[in-house]
Amino acid sequence: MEPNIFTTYMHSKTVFKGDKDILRPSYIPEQLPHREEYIHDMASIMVTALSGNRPSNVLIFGKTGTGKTAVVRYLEREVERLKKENADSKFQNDFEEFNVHRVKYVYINCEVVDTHYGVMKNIGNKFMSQWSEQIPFTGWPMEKVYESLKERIDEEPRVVVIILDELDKLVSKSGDSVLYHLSKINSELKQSKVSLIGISNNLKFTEFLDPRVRSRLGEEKLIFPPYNADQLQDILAERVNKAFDSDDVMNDDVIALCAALAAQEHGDARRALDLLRVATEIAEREHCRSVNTNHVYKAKNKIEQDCVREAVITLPTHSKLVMYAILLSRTDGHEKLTTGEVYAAYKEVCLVSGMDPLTQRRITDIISELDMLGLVNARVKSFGRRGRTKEIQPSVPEMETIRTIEEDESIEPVKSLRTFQDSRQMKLM
DNA sequence: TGTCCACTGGAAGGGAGGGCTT
DNA sequence: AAGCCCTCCCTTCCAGTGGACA
Repeated sequence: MEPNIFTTYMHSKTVFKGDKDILRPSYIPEQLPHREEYIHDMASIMVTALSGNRPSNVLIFGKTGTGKTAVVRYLEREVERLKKENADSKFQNDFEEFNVHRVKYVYINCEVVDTHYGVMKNIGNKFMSQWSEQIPFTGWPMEKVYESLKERIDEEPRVVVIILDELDKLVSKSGDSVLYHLSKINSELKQSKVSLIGISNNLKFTEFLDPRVRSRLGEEKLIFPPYNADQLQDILAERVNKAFDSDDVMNDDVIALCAALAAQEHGDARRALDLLRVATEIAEREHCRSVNTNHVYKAKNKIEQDCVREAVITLPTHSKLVMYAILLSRTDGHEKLTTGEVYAAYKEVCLVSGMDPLTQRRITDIISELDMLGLVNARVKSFGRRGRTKEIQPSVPEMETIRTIEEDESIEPVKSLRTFQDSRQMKLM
């Protein structure tokens, strides 16, 4: 019988002990190295909840991959564990007077849910009972969503800890009305209490808040510093120990290299873990018995390429066309482009692809969005009498990105533009 | 020193699309 | 069915601006 295509791969020796997820940033380990102090700080604030009182609201600041979310979720897990121990045994805990089961954590990632309505709806739907109906994803007036949310929370006495991760994203997009409502909700609840934990990458986002909201929200503040290379090394070493059977799977310098590379990028533990995980996958695919530094460099390239590709593929059509226009103009010999030049090129691309061009005002916004995504570099520059505009330069591999954009079937005809341009260049040579 | 260019970027508002309410 | 809500994407309008140049 013909062997199945997967058989070879299934029996190939894997260097993993089994649980690949250990190397994922979302995995919360038993210990969080170099974050013990913050765990204790947070625990001392949150312990109030276990006796039925409202913990202070907390704002946590720190760059990506500094362990903010991990610490908060670690505490959430500890509460769940306490609940379980409480339920399993006749174990008498220290918080008898208030039922631990009445503490509820609600986690919302504001990068995913970034509207006033969406946040309220998501929180509300975490409190489903046999009487309540789902809050629909659109349709209800805001006031009704808020009333329903209060009713649900207040259905029985509880302490609700609402975690708003990436809070700066929500505020920059939808303003502070969510925070305004949530931070004053306690005065309208009869038997429950709500405490807020805001997590943000950006220290300055509170400047945009209403002063009342700012003071209510920032009762406690924690700032997480970036990890240094040594600390990152400890974090990686711990995970590696858990993930692998033997010590010789990983050359010594691999962990050090991952840590060093991630430390260069503001001490991002997430980055360090990704490097390690992807390097391991590459080593596995190459049927190597151990991971070496070469694999790490390959992983670094792969992660960067995948990021760009992912960002480009998920762009809306007109953003793709703008990006395409910028890249084509570049291959045409233009080093840096102005907004006017990009717009002219974009209109040409639209013409070929049979789409109606958007206005220049909209395109300036799209250029800013591309800049935010790191796909282009755009900075405002004045040319004196010749006006003031943005200077735009792509910051991604050009030919690869062009090909990625051309994969989009809906803008198929733009390919002919490049063919036309290529042939024009050939003639010039 | 004032002018002027080529925009920038804020504000307001339209309308489509999703859905609920009466 | 008509009227409403909320979000998203977009247009229109326009005051503001940095710096070369007359």
